Amino acid sequence: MAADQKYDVLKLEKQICFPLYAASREVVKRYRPFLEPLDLTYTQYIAMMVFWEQGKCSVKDLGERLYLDSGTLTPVLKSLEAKGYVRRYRSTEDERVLFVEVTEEGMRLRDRAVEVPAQVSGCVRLNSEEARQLYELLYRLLTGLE
Amino acid sequence: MAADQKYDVLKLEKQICFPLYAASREVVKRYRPFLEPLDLTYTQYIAMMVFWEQGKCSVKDLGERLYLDSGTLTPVLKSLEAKGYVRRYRSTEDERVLFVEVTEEGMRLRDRAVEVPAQVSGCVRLNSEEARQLYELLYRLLTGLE
DNA sequence: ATATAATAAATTGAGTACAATCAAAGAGAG
DNA sequence: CTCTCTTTGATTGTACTCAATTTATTATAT
Repeated sequence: MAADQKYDVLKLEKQICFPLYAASREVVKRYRPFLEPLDLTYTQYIAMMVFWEQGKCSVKDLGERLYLDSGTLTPVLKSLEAKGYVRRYRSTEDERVLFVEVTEEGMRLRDRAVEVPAQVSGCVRLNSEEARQLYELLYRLLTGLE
Repeated sequence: MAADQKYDVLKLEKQICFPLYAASREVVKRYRPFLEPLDLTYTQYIAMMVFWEQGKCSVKDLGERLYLDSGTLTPVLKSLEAKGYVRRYRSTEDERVLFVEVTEEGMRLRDRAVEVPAQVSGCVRLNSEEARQLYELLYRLLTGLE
């Protein structure tokens, strides 16, 4: 291999991870102005998505769903509780398990949050076919890791 | 619209951002065991990529390249300097500009880093056509934002 | 029944991310 | 030249993110 090509694999433009990493942060950043009126960060928002859909969830199950561990989730959930959007309580059957349940106030937030996805997708210039492809590839990548 | 469909847009599986966010973190996580022997974090690694390729770069240009601001880069670059991989110095022409230049020790790291991309792609189960498509879509997303 | 292993959260510490603010330096208009 | 505006990094404060450890609880194997 020519000497000047030996290091080509280390070029930023050769990486698949870099645009993934950059695009992720840039898109999450686009949520901020729309989530701020709801007093939610992006991480809090995706946690609320699970509660809106399921009503309640253990920290462990939430972590598996969001690919996040308790070290990240504990402060996030405490913050959501402080805002009054969720309630945290130990399972009576297994005291190790902490359940998190959406409150009525948290549930009322859903009607305002329902506008967010459309607002954000207004910033993203992918047509529906491209979006579908990207979605497909991302899940294939995510579920096919290691 | 039926009442039970009104909130479908808020389901995690309907989001394009969520798999993007999750896949990004999961893939970055896969770098750790391979970067640890080089004493680099992922953020430090992509910064080094720019220095390996260009030799030196201002903080501003690096930030534009990596989509990161000085609030993130300043501690990253100080850390790289503390490890002896880069040198930081002000431009004499414009004292506001801080240049960061790779050291010889930083340059020696390149020969070990050149193995990393292949090691990580071993964890990713996408064929080359899928990887190409994903790459394409991510850059279209990234450059077509807002 | 008791010692041991496994599980679920919380805690801790290091390292990002990023908005907001600040200070220094340079550019430009009058 | 001088005042203002802009540019560039650094700093600060808030909020993750994650590896590693700890604590409490439950399950399991003698």
